[in-house]
Amino acid sequence: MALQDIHSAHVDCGDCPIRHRAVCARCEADELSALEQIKYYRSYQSGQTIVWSGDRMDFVASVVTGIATLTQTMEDGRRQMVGLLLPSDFVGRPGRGTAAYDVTATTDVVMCCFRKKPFEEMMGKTPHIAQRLLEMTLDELDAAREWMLLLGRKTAREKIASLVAIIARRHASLNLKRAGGAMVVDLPLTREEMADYLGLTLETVSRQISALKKEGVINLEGKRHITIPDFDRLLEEAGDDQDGGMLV
Amino acid sequence: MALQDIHSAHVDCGDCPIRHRAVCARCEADELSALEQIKYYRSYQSGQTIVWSGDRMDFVASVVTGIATLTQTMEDGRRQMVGLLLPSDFVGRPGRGTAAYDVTATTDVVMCCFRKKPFEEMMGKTPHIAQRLLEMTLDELDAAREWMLLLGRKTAREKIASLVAIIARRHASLNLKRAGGAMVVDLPLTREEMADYLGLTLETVSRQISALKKEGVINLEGKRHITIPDFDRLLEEAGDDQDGGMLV
DNA sequence: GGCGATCCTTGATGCAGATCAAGACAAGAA
DNA sequence: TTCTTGTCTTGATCTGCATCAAGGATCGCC
Repeated sequence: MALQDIHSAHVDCGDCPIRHRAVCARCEADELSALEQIKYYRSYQSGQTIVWSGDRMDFVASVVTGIATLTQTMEDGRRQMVGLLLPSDFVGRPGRGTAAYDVTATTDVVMCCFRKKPFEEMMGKTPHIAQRLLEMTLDELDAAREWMLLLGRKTAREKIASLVAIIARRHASLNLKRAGGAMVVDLPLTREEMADYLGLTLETVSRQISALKKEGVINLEGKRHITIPDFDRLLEEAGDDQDGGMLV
Repeated sequence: MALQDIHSAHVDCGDCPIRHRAVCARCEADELSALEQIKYYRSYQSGQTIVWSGDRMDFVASVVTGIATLTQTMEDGRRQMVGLLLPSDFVGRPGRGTAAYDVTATTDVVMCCFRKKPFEEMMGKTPHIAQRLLEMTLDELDAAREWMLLLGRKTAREKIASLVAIIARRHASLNLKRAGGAMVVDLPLTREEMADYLGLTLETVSRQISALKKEGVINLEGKRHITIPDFDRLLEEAGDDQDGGMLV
């Protein structure tokens, strides 16, 4: 099973799929082997909660494989997703003891974890880690701000188009395959999760996806599999000028 | 005039009002004097644009006095404010050449600037700066994510109450005066700017402020001066559990 | 094959906030 | 004083999305 695979196959950081994108991306061989000694893997099943908001959190981690979400919940149950964690994304905050958000596995997830204390010590000794973490945090801040524009000012239709565009772009940048004109994506989220991300209801999400499909902006096969015949058309629908933006 | 005052009075970082909160907060005396040699002040008048989105930006800076805003604009003119910059907040991103947002002075503003190149070099040599910048960036990310919840899920009334609460809290933390029960704040933003921050129209902002006033949640004197008789009541209206959150 | 469970779609209706419109208020200029 | 300009308030109406409601599709399981 996948869990076993990861636990055995990835003991060597050199073979790690996120070696060149994660918080360790800038590390030299010696730094990497120091990290290697304090790391450990953990696996979570799809749907499982990785961290509860408010809980004590004594580790930080990188997503190795799978997708997780960061969500905030109000007392009356209203939910807003505030981050989508893809492979290489970092979870947790050095210098803070409790989690600020719920972290949930949307697919099966494998994380590369470090206990907080040793990691913080390493950060002090290893500027390459701190540098990379700063860079990643700044990227996330940009992504969050782009999302603020979406949440505050875009229509439901534009929100959906933006989400599809962002997922497609990320997909392309990770998998580096782009079949000429048409792009292909699988939505990693349910309609409800999309709604939580976009500040909509799941019904509105469903309706707008249907509308974009009917008008040929996207093609749907099943519920999750999307092909995008004309990416520029999609960006137009998203209300993004030229290039939009790259989420984290 | 204030401009003169600043230019002469604050040549010494030791006397700087943001010495212990800005990006230089952690610096030792020697590091500070190195920074001192490359810094320079710039002043902007209320309403003036400090940086245009997309423009080349060859400096980074800290807000010393005054208030500035970070906004994003869509081609059709829809605007969303994505950050409110108070004294000690940092502007610009090491490792990037162009500005991602419009930065606008909402009041008269004095900034402590560093040309990007020398600042980046200093950052490499001075971990205290990089550390502090990481910390500030993580705080901003938290604030941005809190704002995502507000934009995506809160009602107009809750949005207004949240904004007032956040400004009041910041005000209190900067000025350290809290007259027993009642808090006093001056809104640093016009109704339109508030609307841009909250993802509303200025009419809705006006109506909700009137409603909160009528119901005694806040008291208004003139258009900008607010007193808050019962802060917990305000937080309740904001939909925040216990403490809400601290915007950067 | 039938039966739940989960996820998704679609329709009917309602309402919060946008839009359109008119004027109030204050400060400065002529 | 009167006019102008910028800012804010308030009313009337409209509309995009939420809400309420009813099924459909797909899956695994007995």
